[in-house]
Amino acid sequence: MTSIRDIARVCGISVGTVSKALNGYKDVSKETVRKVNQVARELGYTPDSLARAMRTNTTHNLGVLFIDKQQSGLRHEYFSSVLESFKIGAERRGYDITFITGNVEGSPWRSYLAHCRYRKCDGVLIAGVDFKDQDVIDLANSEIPVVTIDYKYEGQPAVFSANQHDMGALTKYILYRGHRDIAFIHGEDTIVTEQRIAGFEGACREAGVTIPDDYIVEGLFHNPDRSFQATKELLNLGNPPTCILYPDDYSTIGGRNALQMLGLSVPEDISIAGYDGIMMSRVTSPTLTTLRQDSFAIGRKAVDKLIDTIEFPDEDNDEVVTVAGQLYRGGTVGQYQAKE
Amino acid sequence: MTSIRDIARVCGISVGTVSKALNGYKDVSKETVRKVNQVARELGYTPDSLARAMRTNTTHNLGVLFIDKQQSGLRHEYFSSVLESFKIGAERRGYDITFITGNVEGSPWRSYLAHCRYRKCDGVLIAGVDFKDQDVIDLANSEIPVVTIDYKYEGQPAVFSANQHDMGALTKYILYRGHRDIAFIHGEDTIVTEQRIAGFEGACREAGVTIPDDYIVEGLFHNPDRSFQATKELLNLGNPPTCILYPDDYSTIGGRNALQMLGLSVPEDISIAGYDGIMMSRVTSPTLTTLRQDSFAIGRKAVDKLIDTIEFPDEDNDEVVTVAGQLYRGGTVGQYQAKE
DNA sequence: CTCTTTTACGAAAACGTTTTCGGTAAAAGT
DNA sequence: ACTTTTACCGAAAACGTTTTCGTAAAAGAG
Repeated sequence: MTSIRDIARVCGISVGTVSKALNGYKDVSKETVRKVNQVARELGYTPDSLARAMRTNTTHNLGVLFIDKQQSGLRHEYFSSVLESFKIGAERRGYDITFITGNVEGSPWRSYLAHCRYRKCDGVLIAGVDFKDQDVIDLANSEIPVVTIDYKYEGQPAVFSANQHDMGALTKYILYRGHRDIAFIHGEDTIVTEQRIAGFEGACREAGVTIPDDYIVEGLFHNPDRSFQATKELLNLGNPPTCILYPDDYSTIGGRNALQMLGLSVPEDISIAGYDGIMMSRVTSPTLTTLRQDSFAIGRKAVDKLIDTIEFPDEDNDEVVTVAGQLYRGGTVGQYQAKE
Repeated sequence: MTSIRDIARVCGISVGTVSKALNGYKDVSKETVRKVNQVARELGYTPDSLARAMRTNTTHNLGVLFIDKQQSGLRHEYFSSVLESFKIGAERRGYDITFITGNVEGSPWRSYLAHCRYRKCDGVLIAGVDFKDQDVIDLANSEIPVVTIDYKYEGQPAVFSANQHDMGALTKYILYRGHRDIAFIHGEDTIVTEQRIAGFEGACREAGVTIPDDYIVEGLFHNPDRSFQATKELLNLGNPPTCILYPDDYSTIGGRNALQMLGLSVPEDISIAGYDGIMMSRVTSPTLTTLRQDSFAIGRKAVDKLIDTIEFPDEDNDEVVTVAGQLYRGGTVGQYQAKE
């Protein structure tokens, strides 16, 4: 590979001057800059990020920690979508991204933080993980700038989807359609779940509707099997709900299967709604009533916040940005009519 | 950050010995190895991949070039799925991955190859791109080991989905269901398309069925809009087909919308089939008849082949691996019955 | 006891950059 | 004719490793 040294030799000048010429320093003549650039092009020179990073102590490399509990990885459409816009934003600002993994057999690191340090990430996106995991906390408390999605660490910036507000909007819509017996199969015990339950209960309270305890059942994110089971349980109650909310669109699949198995049709016999607004929700028949998260904006805000924190560490970066989603009415929540 | 030097100072030995101790060299006493490891742990030492890479000239970093023409990026479920298994395989063998991009405004590189060189990737996965693009060809012809998916460069290893065979199987199933007037909306002019057309035509020929020219129409991969339009055109023919094949499951959405608009129901009035076997195809009603590509195996074979090429360059690595998919019968191809 | 082999370690170069600190010559000011 | 400024460039250190080569001491062989 051709290095800065080769250019120096051909031009008959020192490596220091070549470096300065390539990086636009002021103390180098117009003429040498021209010459250096020409020779660099002729020799097919590409800089070496490693050497540069070693010297400057910045890699222009962002870590991405992204391990949902269901291990769906990139197959998780909502996260993939967030990641895609994060990636595009990063590229535009000259950063590459690296996936952070923990203790993999045979790797030179033993934790997320060690992996980040090994690769010398300038900053890390943390999303979709167990935020209470000590390894994750260690990373968040380290010297490495961090941005989280849907969780807030003290002193670190965060991006939130407007879970409470949006869930409130979705619930209000369902109430507006006349439903009063609304069940909510929610996800694991996380901030997101707390916020969504708060939004759900807030909207019900506001409408003067009381929800029995056994209508609020714990399911799992991104897990159709669990939704299948939880749906069956709900329908075995003395007074089954007329509408069921699921942790996300993907889990809804399981719920739908359960309903079909029981011979119930949507939305005639029972109504359902998801959350996320993934592609799939738009192509079922009828289309799924859901709340579309603005995954594009979330990824974009996250990467901008992260890079700002990296490049301008002096400014106030302990901030939380909230991104609102959009209600999609779909066709799975019917107008409620009292049974005869 | 604590470096090898710190360990050396604490132990009272030289950095070279520390390095050797940590890397399991034989010419260092049991006792010093123990001491070094202990001190390393106490000081929270993590190696610096940059310095290591600089010296050894290997980064343990794989590039991923992955730009479908429709710019779906990670939102492309089939590719995401391949990538996920590629990534997992890479991690298990101690490699990280970096997305390769071309000419982004403000980046220090101007081409895919330059980006790979800048980041000193040990090898690159090339998939889903325009393989005739000069920038891609330059990369494939470079000093960097490469593996391609669904395309073969001379002298480089490749992984193929069994497109011709699998498309043959899908077509045979449709013929078996009694259809004779089968149209094929195929994707862009690529090897994949060639192979699939070959598989399609081969099966028809074998069954003694002749397909009129205007039944084979050029569509676009991963583009429902184009499928929407092409479907309408097919149904405007004098003798419209009784079954339509699409470039992939995702494009099928457009076709379905067109059929619905025309008041045709699937599979009663007309049959359709997709390709890929993405999640979505399993949740529509009826489920989509399609050919499930084994994305997991494809990603896995690709990464293994690539790393083998990197680590054992002497062996024969100009090889092509073929991965078969699986026919999923679904419910969108009905038994054909002659119209009255 | 002498010679050879083995064991364990250190010194130092190298990887490709960036950046500081001078330094020299020409240009400008007095 | 002197000093001061300006413009341009080079030498060298530094970043954290790996790895070669040399060597001193210990161990083994005769």
